[in-house]
Amino acid sequence: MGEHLSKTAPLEPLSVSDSPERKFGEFLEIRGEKLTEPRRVLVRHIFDAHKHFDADELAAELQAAGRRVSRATIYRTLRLLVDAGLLRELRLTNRTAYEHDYGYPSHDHLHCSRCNKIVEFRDDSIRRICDQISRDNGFRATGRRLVIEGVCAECSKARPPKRMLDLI
Amino acid sequence: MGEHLSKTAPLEPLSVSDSPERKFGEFLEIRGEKLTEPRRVLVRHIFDAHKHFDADELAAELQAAGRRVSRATIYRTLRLLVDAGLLRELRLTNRTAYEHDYGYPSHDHLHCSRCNKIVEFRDDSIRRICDQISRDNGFRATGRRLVIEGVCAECSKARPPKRMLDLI
DNA sequence: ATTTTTGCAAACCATTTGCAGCTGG
DNA sequence: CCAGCTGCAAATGGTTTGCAAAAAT
Repeated sequence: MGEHLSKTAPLEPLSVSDSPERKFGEFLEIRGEKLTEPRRVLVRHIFDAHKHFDADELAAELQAAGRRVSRATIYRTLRLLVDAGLLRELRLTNRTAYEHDYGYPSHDHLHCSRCNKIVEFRDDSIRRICDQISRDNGFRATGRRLVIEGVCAECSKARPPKRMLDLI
Repeated sequence: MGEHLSKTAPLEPLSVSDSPERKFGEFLEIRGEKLTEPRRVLVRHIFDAHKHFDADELAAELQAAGRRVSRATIYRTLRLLVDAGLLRELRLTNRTAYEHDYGYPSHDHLHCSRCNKIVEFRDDSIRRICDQISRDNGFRATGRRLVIEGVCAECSKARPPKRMLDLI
């Protein structure tokens, strides 16, 4: 599948004091675990470019860059990075996509179901509404995922909506 | 006390003219496909109770009811029901969960990450905001998925949030 | 009769895991 | 040194698919 979960609307990065690598190191230290070379390679590569990615793309990119890390380690490290609050998971298709959480403002997504493009947007009123709803239901909210599914402008133009002919 | 906080007003079913079975039949007819016995068993069972479910639970329930349908057919039919607009997919965990779409108002979800409970809620202002955002980005929206992740009142009480001790 | 569907079993494929050797602190 | 890590390869587990027999129109 040639899915590219890459296209991103520009949101301004937050200014954060620690580098992702350092923050990861602190997290690992608390848990008595180690910031090893493969983990350093991963966290650096991941935060080198701000985009959505999945385990497969990561493996391919590192391979191409002559910094191969085994799939097992990639999966294990991705989980750690999520636990550390550096990455967030997006389950839009059968494979899990990831995006930066640390150093990036909370936001939501538009997902084009034709070309798989993901566009980020930010809307504070949604956050406020979600906070209120969580309170109303006695939930201690830890996060939210809002994905608006649809067809982007380009795909709409390329392949206009179903006409009767399509149904015959 | 926490009782009425965590309680959610059950959403009223919409009044729809056709039964799910009939709507499914029409959908299949348009595509030149057939409403067979296993498909009837499935659509009836699924719309018999309003709840979230996955392919596995469905297989077990039908088995127990002496109406066994093969897993292959279950998966194939679930896809058809989604295409027909009768069901909606929820990808909260590794397995795909489904919920009624037809005859049920659009709504969103609170998901307890401890016990996996799913609570539905409805909020019109979110729909309006999403419509506006779609327009702003040139998307033709076909739907949305908003999941607030958190810990429900019961689980919060049972296992209070991490204290320092937990980190040592 | 022809087309579609079913069930089985095998295939798939993203992700996880057991294990032996390696590494960081 | 020693707990924790890595890579490999094998296992997992949800989901899909090829195929021959069965059912629907």
